[in-house]
Amino acid sequence: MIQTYSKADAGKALTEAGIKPSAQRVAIMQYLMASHAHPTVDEIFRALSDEYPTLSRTTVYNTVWLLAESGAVKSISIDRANARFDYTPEPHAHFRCRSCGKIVDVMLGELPKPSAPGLIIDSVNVFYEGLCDECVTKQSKQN
Amino acid sequence: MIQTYSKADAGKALTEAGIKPSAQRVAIMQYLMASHAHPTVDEIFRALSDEYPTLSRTTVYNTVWLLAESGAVKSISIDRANARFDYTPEPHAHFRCRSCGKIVDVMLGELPKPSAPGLIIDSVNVFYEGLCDECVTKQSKQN
DNA sequence: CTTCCTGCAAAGGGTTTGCAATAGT
DNA sequence: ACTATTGCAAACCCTTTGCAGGAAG
Repeated sequence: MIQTYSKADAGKALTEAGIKPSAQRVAIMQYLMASHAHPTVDEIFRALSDEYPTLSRTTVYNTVWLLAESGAVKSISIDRANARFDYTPEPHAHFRCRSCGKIVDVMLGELPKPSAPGLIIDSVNVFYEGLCDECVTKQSKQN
Repeated sequence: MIQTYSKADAGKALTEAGIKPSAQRVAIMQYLMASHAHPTVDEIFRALSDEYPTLSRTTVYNTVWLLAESGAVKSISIDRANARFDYTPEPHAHFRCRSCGKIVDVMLGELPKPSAPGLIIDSVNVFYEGLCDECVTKQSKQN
C-alpha cells in the first residue's frame, strides 16, 4: 500500500495534535508521514535541507519531540546509545513513566508473535510508556 | 521474590555464555544479576568503582556488550539518544537485523497486554532483534 | 612467549542550552 | 508591538577508538 501525503494533510495532522503548523513543522511532518524508513533527526535534517536551506537541527529536534509527545508520531530508540542492561531471566516488559522517567518491570502474559517470514528472531522487547501510579496520584491531587 | 547471587554464580553464568570470567567481568555480571534497576554503563561503573578503583568505563562498555551479544543479559534502549521517528498509523512492530543494522516494520497480530496495576499506558512498543532474510542468505552461502 | 584483557587519553558524534534574529498575529 | 518559533554557536554529555601496560595460561 503506497500512500502520499500533501502539505495540507501534514498541516491538518499538526492542527489536530494541537501544534501550530509552521512551514518547517509541516515539512517535517510531511516527511515523516511519507517515509517508512524510521529516519533519525539527522536524516530528516539532511532530507529537508535542500528545500529549506536555513533549517537547523535544533528545529528538527524541537519538532520531532513535540510531535512525539503529542502522540502525532512515535519515537523508537533501538540503538546502543544510552542503553540499559537487564539480567532478569523471566520474560518481562519494561514500562517508563513519561512524567518521572522511572523504569519498572512489568510481567507479561505472553510474548507477541510476529508475522515475519524469512526473519530469524533472537530477541523480543516490549516497552510501554505512560504514567506510573505515583504520578497518577500526584496529578489527581493537583486537580 | 528476592534472590542473591554470589561471584561464583556470576562466574558460572559467564563461563556458560562462553566468556572468560575475569575479576572485572564477574563483578559486572554479579551487579547485573543483583540489580533490577536497569542500570546504564555509567551507573554500573560508579557502583563498582569503590570495589575496583582502577575500573574503567571502557571495560564496562566492552563487558556489557559482550554479555548482551552472547545473550547473557539483555540490553534495552528507551532513551532519547539516537531515536528514530515513525508515523505509520497502523499498529506494527520493528525488527532490527543484528548483522546489517537494517530496521524494518513487521505487522503484529495483536498487541501484548501488560499486567500492570495502577499504570496508565499510553503507548506500546514491540521490537525484535535477529537476522534479516538477506543476511540469512549471505550466511548460508558462506558455509 | 603469546594472547587476551584492561584502562588511559583523545577523538568523535549526537543532543541540549542560551540567546539573538525572525516570522506571524 | 507582542509572542512564539527558528537557528546559530557553544557546551555537554555519551560512546568509540588507538594504543600501551598488564594479567593469565
